[in-house]
Amino acid sequence: MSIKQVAKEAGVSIATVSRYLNSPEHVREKTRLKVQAAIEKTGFSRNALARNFRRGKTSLVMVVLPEVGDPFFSGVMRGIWRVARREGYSILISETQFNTEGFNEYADMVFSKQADGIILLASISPFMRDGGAGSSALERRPDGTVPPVVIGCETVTPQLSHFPSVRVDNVGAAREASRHLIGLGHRRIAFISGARDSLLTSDRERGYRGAMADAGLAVDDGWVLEGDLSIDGARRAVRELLAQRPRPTAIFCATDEMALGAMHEIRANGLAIPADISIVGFDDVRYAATASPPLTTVAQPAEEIGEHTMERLCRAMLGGDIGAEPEVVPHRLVLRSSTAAPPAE
Amino acid sequence: MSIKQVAKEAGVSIATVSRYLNSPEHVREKTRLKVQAAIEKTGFSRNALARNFRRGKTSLVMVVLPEVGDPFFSGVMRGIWRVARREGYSILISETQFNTEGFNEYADMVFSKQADGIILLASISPFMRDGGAGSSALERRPDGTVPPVVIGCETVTPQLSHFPSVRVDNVGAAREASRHLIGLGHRRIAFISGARDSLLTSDRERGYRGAMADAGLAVDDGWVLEGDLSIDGARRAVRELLAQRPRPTAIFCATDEMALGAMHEIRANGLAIPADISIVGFDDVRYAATASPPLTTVAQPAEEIGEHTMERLCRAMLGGDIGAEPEVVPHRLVLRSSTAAPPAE
DNA sequence: TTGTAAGCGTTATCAC
DNA sequence: GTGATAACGCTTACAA
Repeated sequence: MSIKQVAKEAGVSIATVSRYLNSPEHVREKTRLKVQAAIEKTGFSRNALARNFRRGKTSLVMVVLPEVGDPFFSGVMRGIWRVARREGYSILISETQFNTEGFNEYADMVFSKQADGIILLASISPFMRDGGAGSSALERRPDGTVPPVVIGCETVTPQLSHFPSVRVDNVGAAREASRHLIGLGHRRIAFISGARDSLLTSDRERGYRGAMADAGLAVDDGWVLEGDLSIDGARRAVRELLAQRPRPTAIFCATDEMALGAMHEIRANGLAIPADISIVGFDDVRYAATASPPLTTVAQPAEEIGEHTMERLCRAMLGGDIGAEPEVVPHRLVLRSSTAAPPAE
Repeated sequence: MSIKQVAKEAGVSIATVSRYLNSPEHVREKTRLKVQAAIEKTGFSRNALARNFRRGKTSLVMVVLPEVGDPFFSGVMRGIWRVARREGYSILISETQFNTEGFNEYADMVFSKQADGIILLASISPFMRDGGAGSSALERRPDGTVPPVVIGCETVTPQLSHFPSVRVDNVGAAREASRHLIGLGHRRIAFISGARDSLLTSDRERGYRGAMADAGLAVDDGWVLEGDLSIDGARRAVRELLAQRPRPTAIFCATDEMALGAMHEIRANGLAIPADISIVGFDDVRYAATASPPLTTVAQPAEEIGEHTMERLCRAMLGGDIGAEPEVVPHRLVLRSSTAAPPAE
């Protein structure tokens, strides 16, 4: 059922059918009805592939994120959607599943014309080849222009610094969160990071180390552990921390996901939060507030990040060079009940 | 940078470049090197739109879900991915954002050839027009065949009963969960559902009502409330429940998301779980286990649902009629610490 | 207002 | 092994 069959059915030319589809106001009422009837009769559905191919445009934006099911992205997507609807774009999402090829494949979709632009919400650092970017979509084009890509939330590597980005000041926010613990009287503060090569969490680690240094506190080797960005990874890290004597009195987790896992493991070991150990997270996902006790954490303005990211992408897709200024949006330390003064020694 | 320019650069025909791309073994070594060099020099990237258009196939599967950010879908997606990788498909995800047009737009992508098949993980009942399905992609084709669509997790409406589906026995599972509470001695058991038109939660409501009836317990009108599938919705519902005298001693929430919200609101009102009120959820998302107290809930075999859904879709995309048998996968009631006998009256 | 026809970048079918 | 060339379904001048 192509435009051709509709044309035959309606007794008009294919151009008329096409016009009916794209600018019905340029088709005479009588013809319009004929075409409409033919379309209904044939059950025609326009082949978007052919259409986009011919137009050289898809009106589709691809959002690349690590994996579905991460509550942090709920808000970011809401922001992206709001702008997308306004600007007439549809959103398609793809997961890297923390996997190299997956990412390259999707990133190339822009270059191969399947989408008009990309929003990168996933760290791609582990996926960069030695020589440069892992995907041609992420490299500067031969003519020196930059593909329509905007990076959201994530820290930008030097190799990607030609792309605009929107994110919070991860270093500063982590420093502030750590300072909060120090201000409560904690001296032995542990940090649970993501993987060693995660830029996002290594920025947060820098903030933590900075705050400790500012306060003249040494960071013990055993206090900085990898938590794999997962609940289970955080639980493993906590088990190691609890075995230490003296053990840390506070743990700063690089994400709420890990903070939730850490809290669970601490309780499973018969310790109380915050009486025995204080916990701070990062992201302020919706489960941070419902945790027991509610989690002190760093809130990111997720919806705002989504909006601004999409807005910049829209400008980039319009063709203009929009520069590569990283935009830093404000974070906020949310004090809840998972932090308190350390227990008396 | 099309195949044409590469051909010119390499001094070969476009057919040879195409062959190099699709079956390099049919190209002489010497030619191959020439083409390779030309591709690198020109920075060529194959236009997937044109390719898919010509081949009439995309090797893409669209997964439609309510929103990324729902932890339940982590497992389902893992299962889908495992099969997709094996069978050579890529996955694209789209959110309905609980919105009509969004859904139709995406469902039509299959009909408009942008994807080879669809996995529906989102309820579409609110989106059906009076006369039938909201999207042509969901209707039987004129020739009587059925588009490659498989429904996962969700309850299937009569209008969609020509599609295969994979899900747990929501009614039976809810009945079992309710029976657990009744077995503990609870008599005043409340139920927090999703929206009234959510099939998924109305199935679970039926299970709850069935169990109550089986036990000879009446269900008070005020005990069944809508929770909007959200934390906040559940909190509102709980506030209503807590105002009742006598108040319910147990709450069965149609999803873990709402159970988490309910627990939070109960604690915020100074009540203890399960000492004052028992809570049961549904889904067994990862946060159910980390909640405090850990949440008693119905576990769905999410990864298995994903695998089976994708497997059936693969068969459907191969063209064979695979029937529309709903496949029911086993659920499991996971007893944790959010349930106990009711307080003495 | 409508029709004719060129062409988008590929793949596929032929000859050679 | 390689090269012409005809599709694929659509949009879009341009002509009528």
